[in-house]
Amino acid sequence: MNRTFVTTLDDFKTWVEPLIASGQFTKVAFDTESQDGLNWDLARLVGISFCNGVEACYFDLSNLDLTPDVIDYLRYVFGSIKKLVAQNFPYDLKTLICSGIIKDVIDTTITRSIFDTMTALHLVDENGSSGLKEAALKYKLAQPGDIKKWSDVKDYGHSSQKFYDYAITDSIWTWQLHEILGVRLKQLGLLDLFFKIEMPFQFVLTELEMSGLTLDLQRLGDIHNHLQELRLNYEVEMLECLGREHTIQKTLFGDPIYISPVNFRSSPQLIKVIGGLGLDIPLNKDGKLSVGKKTLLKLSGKHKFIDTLMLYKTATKLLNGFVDKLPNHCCRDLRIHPSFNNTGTVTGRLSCSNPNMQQLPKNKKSVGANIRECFVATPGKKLVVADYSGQELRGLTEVTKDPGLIHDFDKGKDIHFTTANSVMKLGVPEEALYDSHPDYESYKNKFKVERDKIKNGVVFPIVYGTTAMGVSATLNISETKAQSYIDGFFKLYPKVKDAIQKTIDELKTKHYVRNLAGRYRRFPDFSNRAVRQAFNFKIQGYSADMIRLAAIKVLALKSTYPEWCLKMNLIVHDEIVCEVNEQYASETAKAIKECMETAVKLCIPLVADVAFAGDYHNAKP
DNA sequence: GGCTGCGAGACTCG
DNA sequence: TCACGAGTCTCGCAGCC
Repeated sequence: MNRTFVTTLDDFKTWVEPLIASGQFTKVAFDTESQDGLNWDLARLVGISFCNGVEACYFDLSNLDLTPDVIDYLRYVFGSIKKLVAQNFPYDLKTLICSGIIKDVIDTTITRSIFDTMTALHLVDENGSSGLKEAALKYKLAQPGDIKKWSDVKDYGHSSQKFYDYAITDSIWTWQLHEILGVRLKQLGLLDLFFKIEMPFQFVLTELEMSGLTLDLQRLGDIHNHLQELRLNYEVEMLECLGREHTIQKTLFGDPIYISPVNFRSSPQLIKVIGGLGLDIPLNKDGKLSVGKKTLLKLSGKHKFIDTLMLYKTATKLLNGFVDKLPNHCCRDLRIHPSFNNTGTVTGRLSCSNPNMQQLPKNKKSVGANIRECFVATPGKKLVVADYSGQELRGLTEVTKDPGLIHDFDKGKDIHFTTANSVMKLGVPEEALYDSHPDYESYKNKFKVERDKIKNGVVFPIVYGTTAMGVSATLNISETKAQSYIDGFFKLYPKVKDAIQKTIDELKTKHYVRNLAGRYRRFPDFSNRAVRQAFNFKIQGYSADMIRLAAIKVLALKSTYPEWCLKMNLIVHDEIVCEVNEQYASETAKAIKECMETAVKLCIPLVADVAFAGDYHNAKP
């Protein structure tokens, strides 16, 4: 491989022009180098490396003003490339957009024909690393001694030969990996999943990270004050229960600081304190004393201390985990830009971090705090939230093709209610189990408790491959009774049991299973746990690919309706959050619903619920 | 004595 | 309650200077 290093636009032109002219620059691996700022959009582009399999070049931009001339030329270069190869393409795309070389995620001067090696690595081995350096070793592109870490070269600066070598190597490895992985994907029958779902979805990932979501610091501040006062009150109450009190210190400015003699965040200390109240702490499944939610629920009502502790824990979690942490993630545009990781889970779901917007607390009525209300649309805009109705149950139906499930979804029969009615012998007339029947709502209200128990305690856990033991623990009933509930479900929907058995057979003979999108999950060893994971993967993993297809369609709305000024903010497993000009909110909601419901064709209807409002909580359907 | 890294436990979500 | 899939926080211990 010929390696060239250039520091001026003219030298870069000298290198790249003949390649473009001769057609040898149509398929190119590239990698951008940027210097991270505190804020996501302050990252400065310091260089780009290119590799077409024969030639490699690193263009050092760290000492160059990114004048319109330079930007325009680089835009022309990227516009000339017919196939872009990259390791973690969404990140490079973001860098190019932030530096002005590419306009936005729907910029049509840039090819949509891309190959992301990180995603390819994950598809061919979801249990292994999808990192470039690990892959270079695994596929024997490099020896352990060849691997340089960023920390090895950063002291030499962006214009050192050591840094050049480091940077150019990344694009060379990326090129070599894409050649190897292209063959592997074909051998494994993964080309459709890769090119029809994963690659178009790369643009969605960039859109998500660039859009972010506005955080209302004022509202969050109010919640902070409220929860802090509440937490102090709870602490005082708990200490009263124990016959103890705070020591009070004063700050330089005379404000009191309350110091508790007990750290209520410490499990060992709580075990001592609760034991001292004469309450028996049950052992957990590992045979250890535990003061988690399960224990506290069992002890609740037996002592005022326990009830206050539960509220204290909720308030503390919200304060320490969210209210006081979220502002640290706020960028100068007052928005939070989380990272979405396409290769972060073994099932194909997305993971999210810094912060994890997928674990944002729902409305906590017990302590009167609603953090989701702090995520707001900017003035003149609305948040549109759409989520799949019963996505996993519909996935279960598609996977099992159970005639009962198909019939019930087709005819609008309530599956949870049907199951509850059957196993608990509620005596609801058969026709009233259909949502179109005039008596449906009144029966549903009458047996709300029973229906919820079966929904959360039996039907849902079956998707996780639960056992009678699990159901009995959840619903606090005997194992015999629990088994009868499970049997009752299988009697109504017998193909579900067949599908689980089929999964067991697949696992034993092939050591892997695939979902309906072709995605693999491999299991080196057979176990009951592996059976649960494999069966759940078929449903959860398919849901993940379904939301990908839906999001690709939603992204296309950006170019179809530019006047909407649509931004896609979040994907939370079965939910898509967008921000849009107020006057188009209703129209957008309809369009997004349509995108989601037509993302895949199932044997039953696919339904999405949608709503819009000024904040995330109130826009929940 | 104080700092850092790490695992365990707890809690958040779908 | 916690079976399936995640990320983050705090505590408390071990190891180091």
